[in-house]
Amino acid sequence: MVYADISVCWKLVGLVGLKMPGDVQKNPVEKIPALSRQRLGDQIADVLRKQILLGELRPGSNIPERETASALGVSRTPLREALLILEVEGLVIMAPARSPIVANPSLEDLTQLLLVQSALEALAGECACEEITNDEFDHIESLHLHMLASSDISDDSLDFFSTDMAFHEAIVASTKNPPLIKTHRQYNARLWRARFMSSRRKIKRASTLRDHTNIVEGLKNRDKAQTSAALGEHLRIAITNIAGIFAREENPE
Amino acid sequence: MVYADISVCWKLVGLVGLKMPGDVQKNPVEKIPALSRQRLGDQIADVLRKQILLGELRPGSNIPERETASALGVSRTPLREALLILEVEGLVIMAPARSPIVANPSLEDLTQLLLVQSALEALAGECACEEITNDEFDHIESLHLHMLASSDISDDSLDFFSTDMAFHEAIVASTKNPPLIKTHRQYNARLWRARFMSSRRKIKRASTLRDHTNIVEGLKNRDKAQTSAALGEHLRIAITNIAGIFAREENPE
DNA sequence: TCAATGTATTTGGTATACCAAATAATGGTC
DNA sequence: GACCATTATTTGGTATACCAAATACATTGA
Repeated sequence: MVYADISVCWKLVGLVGLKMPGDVQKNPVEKIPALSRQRLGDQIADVLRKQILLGELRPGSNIPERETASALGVSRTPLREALLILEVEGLVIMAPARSPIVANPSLEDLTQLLLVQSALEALAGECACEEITNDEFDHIESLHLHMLASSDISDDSLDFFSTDMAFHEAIVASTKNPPLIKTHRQYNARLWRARFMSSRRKIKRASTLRDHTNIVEGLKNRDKAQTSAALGEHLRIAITNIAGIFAREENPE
Repeated sequence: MVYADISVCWKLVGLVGLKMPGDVQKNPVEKIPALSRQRLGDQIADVLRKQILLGELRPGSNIPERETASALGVSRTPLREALLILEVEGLVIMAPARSPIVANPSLEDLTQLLLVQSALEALAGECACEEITNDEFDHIESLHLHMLASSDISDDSLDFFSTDMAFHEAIVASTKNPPLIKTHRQYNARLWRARFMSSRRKIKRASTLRDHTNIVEGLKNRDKAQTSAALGEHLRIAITNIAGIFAREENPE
């Protein structure tokens, strides 16, 4: 079986507005039909990507085409489109005559991905200093302050983690460089699970926040060198943390 | 019409070993059947990618599904797979109810792509200093020497250009970082045409070779800082050259 | 003559049917 | 009882058929 609970799948389907079987079009009048219309395959890819990121589809698990397609209430064609997209993104591995499986990156894979991601974020920091607006900076700073405030009082590691990710994505978004944003998002997707597991070690929160403070300060002063270096270093340190997670899994205390 | 000459298409089909209609399997015995077997969609993507890179499919031109599929002797399904792959890679734009078109990046797009590519190559230079083998270095150096030798005597800008690209790809390959290699290759594909047009300005060859000399020297000494900086700068300069091409197109002398 | 509307054609999007390869299970033989 | 061969089933890969939306063209009315 693929899904522990099929209803979870349907919940997600509703989340992104995927048309359900027998669902009639509620709003025949669309403001921007040509733009809002999205391929079914893309929508399915969004659903599966979210399931992979949330861990509902575990690394290494199978995604058989027929079963998954019928579970989602679609045919195999758009599902295959979705799987193909996720394969190009590196989230799914497809082998001939084998069920597609959720990628299960090794520590070496994650190290290599993080290295590239650190270079992308270093570039983003440099570009952001030129392109960022005051509003964008304020938003990023508020995310940072939220993390500072919630790090002590709250036990909600999911909130801390998602704010952390939003912080980094907001910086990259402020560069207004679409290819950079897209590539960064793809690498983030592949690193998501590892970084989430890493973030649950509350011990590391202090150093995370210290790094973020440097980043925000660099951005505030539009200091390319500081921002870029801080962002690059921040992720290279993450490599060490993730290695720790792997070591702990092999030798659980 | 899409193709100026369909036979060109078939030539490429043969080039990558795409099965032609009525073609019987010559070697039923395969050593590594599971690995060598490739989806038809992937093979078509390779064909189309090559056509786009070589300029046989011009930027902005249509790729109607039925027409192209029948021209290639395949059905629409694998062709759509190929188009989807190329869309994720950024080489093709697909819009609902519109023929897919070959991406036609603006100067701004190319600038943004080159900025990311420069960061990727800077990282590659750093990693290469740690990972490169002597054989790999010798190969890279020989490519550089070939360019030095052929820059004066030969008028063959295609040879100069392809060696240039091979030089950069060899450096990235020496990092042994698969995600970096793949992402770099994808960015290269999107930049291919612009860089080719830029390379035809022979005026710039001297500075290209000077940059390459710095890169090779850095690699030889396994000097991360020099290699990384030289690679990063090299591409940032390419931005200027490409801007020149655009300016010349608007104001042809 | 021009404009507006309706129809026909072309487009991509989706579902289904078919095929070949690989695997797993089962039965027979040593 | 174990191992090998054969068959049945499941997998993904591909082709085709159908559908809906969008466009282009033609025809008709003002």
